[in-house]
Amino acid sequence: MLHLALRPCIISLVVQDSIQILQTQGYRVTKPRRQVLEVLKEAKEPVSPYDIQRLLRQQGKYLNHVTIYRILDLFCRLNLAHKVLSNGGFVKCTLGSKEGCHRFMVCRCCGVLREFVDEELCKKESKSAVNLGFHTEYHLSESSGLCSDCYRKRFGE
Amino acid sequence: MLHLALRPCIISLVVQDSIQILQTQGYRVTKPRRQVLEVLKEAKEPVSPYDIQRLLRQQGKYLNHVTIYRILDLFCRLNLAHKVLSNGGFVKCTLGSKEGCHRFMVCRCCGVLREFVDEELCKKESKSAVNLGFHTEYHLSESSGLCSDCYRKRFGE
DNA sequence: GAGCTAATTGCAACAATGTTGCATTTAGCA
DNA sequence: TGCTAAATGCAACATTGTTGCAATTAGCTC
Ligand SMILES: [Mn+2]
Ligand SMILES: [Mn+2]
Ligand SMILES: [Zn+2]
Ligand SMILES: [Zn+2]
Repeated sequence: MLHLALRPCIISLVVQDSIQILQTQGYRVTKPRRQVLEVLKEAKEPVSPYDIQRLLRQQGKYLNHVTIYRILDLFCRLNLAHKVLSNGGFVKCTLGSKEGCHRFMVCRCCGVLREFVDEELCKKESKSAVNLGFHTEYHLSESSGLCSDCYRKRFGE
Repeated sequence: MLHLALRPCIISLVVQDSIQILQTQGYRVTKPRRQVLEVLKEAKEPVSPYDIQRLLRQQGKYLNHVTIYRILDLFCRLNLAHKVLSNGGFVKCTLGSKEGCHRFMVCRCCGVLREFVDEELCKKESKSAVNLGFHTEYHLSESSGLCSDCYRKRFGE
């Protein structure tokens, strides 16, 4: 559609990346999938499937919750999103296809969430596992505490 | 009751430890709490509140699910039990009041679960966090992979 | 641009999980 | 043995997650 072609920024770059991945993996780029991607991008905190439904409804858009569940399943399989287990919500992956297991730190005060990779940590974890007779393949890791802002507010400096 | 005094082993030692903690913390030792402790002790895998209800019902015992939720909440607050986030079930803590954050390894094949503490890992995690501007207080860590038995079955040796 | 078809979505019905307020029971104590 | 705060049961409800099948649509061909 010409209108769209003239304004490519109507869809953010972050979302565009995910769309690329959908296409190259042979999945269709549908309106619901784009909408969920947009919500995940805008969200400041992890959002549940029903949160997503509510947020979209506020924009006059409607998606059946089953659809949202299926879309999130797909996104998680493709690592475009992750489920944050300590709160049940979903976030958009901020690391692209960076190798290694994607970890989270969550501020228990403001809810800010930071995703990161730490290869050394992974190695150490795998080593501890072997010592206990396990061969681990995946490390789930979510730390909670205070972000620098919230820490400063409480303890000064 | 004399009967009980003569057969102290009627309640296992593991469970007895937890009962001690309940008492010293000023919580009552009730029949439902003992029953849930027993189920957790016997369980080979994490069990959901409704699992617990079903298991008890098989023994002709009935607990309202609300009660089970409240008991599990308490046990988790006292660290007598933990919720395993990657599967939603609860397990009895096997480390007593051992210092440090209690971590899990889960075999994705047979479901075996191993709880452990690794202080070095904690330190490293805290350090990584500081580098990213976080002051973490708690580390949630659940690794998945294969236990030595399942590994051997698949890859020999 | 119109038509085709497999992939995706919507819908309906249901299952599982989790929560709240209040009446009833009971553990622990005097 | 009774008292009372703590714990449980009950009822009603809210949220979250799942399944099968009919309707729609993205991406392709012509
Ligand atoms: Mn990621
Ligand atoms: Mn523990
Ligand atoms: Zn914060
Ligand atoms: Zn195993």
